[in-house]
Amino acid sequence: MIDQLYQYFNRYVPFSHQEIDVLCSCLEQKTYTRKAFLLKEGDICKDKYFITEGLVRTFRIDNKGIEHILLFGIENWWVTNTESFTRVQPSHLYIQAVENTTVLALSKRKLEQLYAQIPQLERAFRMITENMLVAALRHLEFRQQMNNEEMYRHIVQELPGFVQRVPQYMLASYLGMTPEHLSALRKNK
Amino acid sequence: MIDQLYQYFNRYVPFSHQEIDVLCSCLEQKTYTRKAFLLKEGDICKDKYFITEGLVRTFRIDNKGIEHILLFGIENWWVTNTESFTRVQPSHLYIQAVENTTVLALSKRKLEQLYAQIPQLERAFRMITENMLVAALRHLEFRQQMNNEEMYRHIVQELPGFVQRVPQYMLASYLGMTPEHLSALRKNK
DNA sequence: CGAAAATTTGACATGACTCAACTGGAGTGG
DNA sequence: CCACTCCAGTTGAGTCATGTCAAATTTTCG
Repeated sequence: MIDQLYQYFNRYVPFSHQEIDVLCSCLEQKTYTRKAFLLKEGDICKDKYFITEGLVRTFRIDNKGIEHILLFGIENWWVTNTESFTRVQPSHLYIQAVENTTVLALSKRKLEQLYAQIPQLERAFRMITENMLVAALRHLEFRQQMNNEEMYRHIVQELPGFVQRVPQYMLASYLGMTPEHLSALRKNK
Repeated sequence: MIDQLYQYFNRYVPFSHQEIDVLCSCLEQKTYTRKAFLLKEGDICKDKYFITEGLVRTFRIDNKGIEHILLFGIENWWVTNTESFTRVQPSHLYIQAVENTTVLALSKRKLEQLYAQIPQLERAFRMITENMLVAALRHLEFRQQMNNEEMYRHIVQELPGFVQRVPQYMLASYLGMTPEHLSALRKNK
């Protein structure tokens, strides 16, 4: 676990082993079984979760009761509700394990301490946040310029392993279409 | 100008007037007339732009030649191509002035120096990036759960002043629909 | 004033959704 | 080990939302 984190953080900023040790001591390992919730609507998101194994989804339920998946999180990604976490507001999003999932939870309180103790960590999380922003804008771009069929073909091509791990109706929700429509698309070749 | 920046940055982290002075000395004021480009496809984005006055749009041109507006930037927002800026890659996006616009340009080189000189700046830009991420995810949510008509009514209600400043075809592009369709929507009341 | 750009209009085509019914497989309890 | 249930996925008919294209009209700006 320490090794995985050391590798991960040194992609951004050089850290000493000792600093990663300190970081590790602030992390709490948690496991969630399939369908368990890391965060529910109305709760305040108090942690950032680093996924060491598994797969989670972040979604909201609209006023018609329909789920919309905003993003998925897989191994070596951080997942959190940034809005709820940074502004200490009740979440309107759910975060749920799609597979049995193991995460390292980093609480806001511990993170603030770590920022004071290890200044480069501020830089690392700035860069991580930038990457999340790039990913979100990319997703927006795809949705603007592709129709549903093109998006489906694109995701199958780019992330073939990922598509296997996710039920089809979740993929439909992520792509912003109905499960029926995705099913029909798949049939056309 | 120094005052505007002092106000702005102190919303995130406390800075001294002296630190903001140092920051200011690294900024270069630039003006762009309507339709001038801050960044073109293929160029590497070397600056973050803080908009002190005016309005810009970030868009891409797809393989059919159609423009898709990803986001707008107004007064007191930073605009850049995060992907091109952070990874030093050619941009696939354009940034263009919609109105005559004045910005303070902060180059990547100067920014790196400033990070070393004023450590809390790292924190401020982490928080600014978090805000940009929240905004991008919000936009994604709206597009997932609203149809075009709902999105239009929403944006008119939330940002009435903004709608006045932008030509209708740009609003249509931002909302991901054709200008003809937006025109038809507006007619229905 | 005149040209170019933006917006509107309408006919038509197509993509996507809704709803309801059906199929098939995975798990569960008897 | 079978029968049952539940859930995911498929299918098809009908409807609605949105796009396409071409033309007319209005607005903007030099």
